[in-house]
Amino acid sequence: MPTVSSEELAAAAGVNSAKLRKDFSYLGSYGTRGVGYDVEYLVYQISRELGLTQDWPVVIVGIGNLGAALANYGGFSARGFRVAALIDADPAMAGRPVAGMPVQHTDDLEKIISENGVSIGVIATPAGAAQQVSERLIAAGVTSILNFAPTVLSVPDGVDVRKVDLSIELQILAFHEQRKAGEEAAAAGSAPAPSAPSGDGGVADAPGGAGAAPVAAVEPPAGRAAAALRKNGPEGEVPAVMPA
Amino acid sequence: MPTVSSEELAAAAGVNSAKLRKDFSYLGSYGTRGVGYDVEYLVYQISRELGLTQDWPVVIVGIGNLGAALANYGGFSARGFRVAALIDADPAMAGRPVAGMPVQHTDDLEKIISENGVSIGVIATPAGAAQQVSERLIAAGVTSILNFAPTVLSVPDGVDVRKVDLSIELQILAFHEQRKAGEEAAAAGSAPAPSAPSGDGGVADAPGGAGAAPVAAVEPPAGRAAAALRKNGPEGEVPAVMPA
DNA sequence: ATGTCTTTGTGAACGCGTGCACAAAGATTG
DNA sequence: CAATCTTTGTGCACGCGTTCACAAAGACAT
Repeated sequence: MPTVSSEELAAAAGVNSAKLRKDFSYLGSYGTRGVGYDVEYLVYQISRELGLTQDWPVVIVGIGNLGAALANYGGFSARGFRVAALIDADPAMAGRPVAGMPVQHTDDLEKIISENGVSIGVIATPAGAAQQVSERLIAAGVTSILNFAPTVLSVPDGVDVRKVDLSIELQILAFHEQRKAGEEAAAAGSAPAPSAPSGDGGVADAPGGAGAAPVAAVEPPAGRAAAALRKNGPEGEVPAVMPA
Repeated sequence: MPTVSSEELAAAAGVNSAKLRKDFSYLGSYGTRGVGYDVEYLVYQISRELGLTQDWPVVIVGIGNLGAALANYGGFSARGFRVAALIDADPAMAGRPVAGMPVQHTDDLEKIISENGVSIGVIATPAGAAQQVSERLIAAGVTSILNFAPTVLSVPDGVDVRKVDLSIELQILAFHEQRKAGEEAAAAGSAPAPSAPSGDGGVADAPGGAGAAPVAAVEPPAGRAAAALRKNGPEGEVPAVMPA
């Protein structure tokens, strides 16, 4: 297939064809009217604009389970990223091979960054170490950080940080799951609970699962908040930890 | 701190206080005018609406590096998720403990799902196995899937899928990194390259790093696309693989 | 070479989310 | 109890992104 029309591409991606054309137009006029877009040329243009044609050296700091998984992750090299070094604060880790590469100690962080011309760092340390690591990375010349630690990093202007919270995705799924269960229970004839899912008796059964339903996980609050609960809360059930 | 105002909360979160109040209002009128929101009660209400007050059993399928990292990830249990089982297709993995839990074989997938009332599944398998695994999970009663495999899953209506692509985050960072370098080069006096970053000579130096700059990673295209390139492309450089 | 047909590129309208601004509500003080 | 002060809850307007719709451009057939 040498060329594609915006219509075909839009259908495949599940978006509007006009939006797709407008987005492409920001890259320049790479299409041919009456024909469409030359596939190979389009791929090249998008890749170039996205920075995929360059080889980006990255360092991973914190070689625990997640760090090791990231080091082994094949998707990175497929997209033009090269893991230049693995760094960990644990002296016992130093020299141990992970993903065919020896782990280096944090002491050499600055040296590693500058020798490899690294501008992107990945932080997979425990939450407590993340801020300090980010500061050292930035001081050594890193200007983009991918943060897997459950902390908000404060960084100077000009430094990009993206935070990935693996449990947030699960929370979003659980939220919809709860909604499904609530609607199901409402439709089954219980108390309607129009907008907010009931969260208690309504969800007696996991939808499609066996009888074992999710059960309350935490104790109800005591003290003044409990009073507040009784004041106008629907019914006393359970609070939970908001932060990670 | 028993209560918070929308103003304080908004400042801490870096958002507009009006938006925050409007968002809260969708949950109900839980604030007190002249005072603010009761912290503990607010936490409880949000937790409940988000489904955090329930204990959600999840299974992780595919215990490679990533699967093992997820199994060990502390953030899940902190948010009300409980890893009910680890499942892998490799017979050699069966019985081996990961994160203090024996890995079980794919053969028992359906049994595990139904016995634990699991409605959320995590797929951390290679891309090739993901679709098939998702079908078995769904058939067994799972209605929400968190997909780490680099494939688009096709699922029936009523099933939620969220895809996490770890390299996409890096791509976004690299994109901004390239923009920074492009602007820097433009400001330094080279050819302006107003909207699109130049991507070639302009990025001679990693910003802040040492002299070692990112270098071209792939070969230029040949054949008809190469002709197209020469037709109106800025200059021949390099294409790259778009899909993972 | 001329006409027709396909598909792009984009101006204009629509819709939605965000932010402003204020009235209502309740606490607090004298 | 009245007055004042704080903070919520929300109607309204602005701005941005998405979508529609169409003129311009180029391929292709005659």
